[in-house]
Amino acid sequence: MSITSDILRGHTEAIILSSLLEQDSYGYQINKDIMKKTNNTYELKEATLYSAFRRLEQAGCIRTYWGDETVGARRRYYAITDEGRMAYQGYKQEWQEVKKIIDKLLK
Amino acid sequence: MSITSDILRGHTEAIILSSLLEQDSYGYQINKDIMKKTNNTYELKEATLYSAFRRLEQAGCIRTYWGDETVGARRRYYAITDEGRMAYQGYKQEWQEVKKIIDKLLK
DNA sequence: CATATATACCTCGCCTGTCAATGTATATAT
DNA sequence: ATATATACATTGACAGGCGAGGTATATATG
Repeated sequence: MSITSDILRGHTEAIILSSLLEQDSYGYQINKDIMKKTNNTYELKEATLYSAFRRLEQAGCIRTYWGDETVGARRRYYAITDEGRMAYQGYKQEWQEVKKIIDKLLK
Repeated sequence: MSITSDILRGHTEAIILSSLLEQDSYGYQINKDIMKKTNNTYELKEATLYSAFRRLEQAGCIRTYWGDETVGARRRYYAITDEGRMAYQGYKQEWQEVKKIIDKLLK
């Protein structure tokens, strides 16, 4: 079963931040990681991914730099900031709340 | 802490169906029930509620009838259909999946 | 009697996140 | 040559949530 967008909506940024918590990474790789972690049940669409990057950068949650690849396509790397770490903690806590609430409501 | 719209988005219909599973009810009451169940941490906005009713009716998940109140404001009652029960089971199962996925992704 | 509050319904139009479609460029496999 | 994988990015449509606004009935309060 695949998960509808509306259900995942709003988790995108938290998911990206979580990935960046482990290590700096770039768009393509982050998405691959997500797919792997979820056994291919969930993937961020590229447009969704990149618009989330813009928002996160705008909010100061991530900063970006170009990789120094000499071969292959260039990579734009993302790194989580202190602000991003804080935002992530908020997202995570919110998720715990949401779980409780929805579990209560869907009986 | 209040829950952002984006997080709850997509759960609205499931929440309403769940409420109707217990008994026929009407908009105002359904919302009150939800608030009570969540200790006032979550309420559906009216516009959200009514647009969800329209979708659910359109999809054949609920049917509606007017109450026979002789005093006070009229009430439009909603009842869940067999189709609605099936849809609810789907939503519920999806929620179990989503919980697992997000838990995996937010480490 | 005037006013506020609670109950109960509803619509319009904006906002925002998702995503299909499309485009660019590099490298490798067949 | 052609296809596929890697890697980036933008545009415009779509859909759900919701603020703001509206209608009507009943009761409480000063």
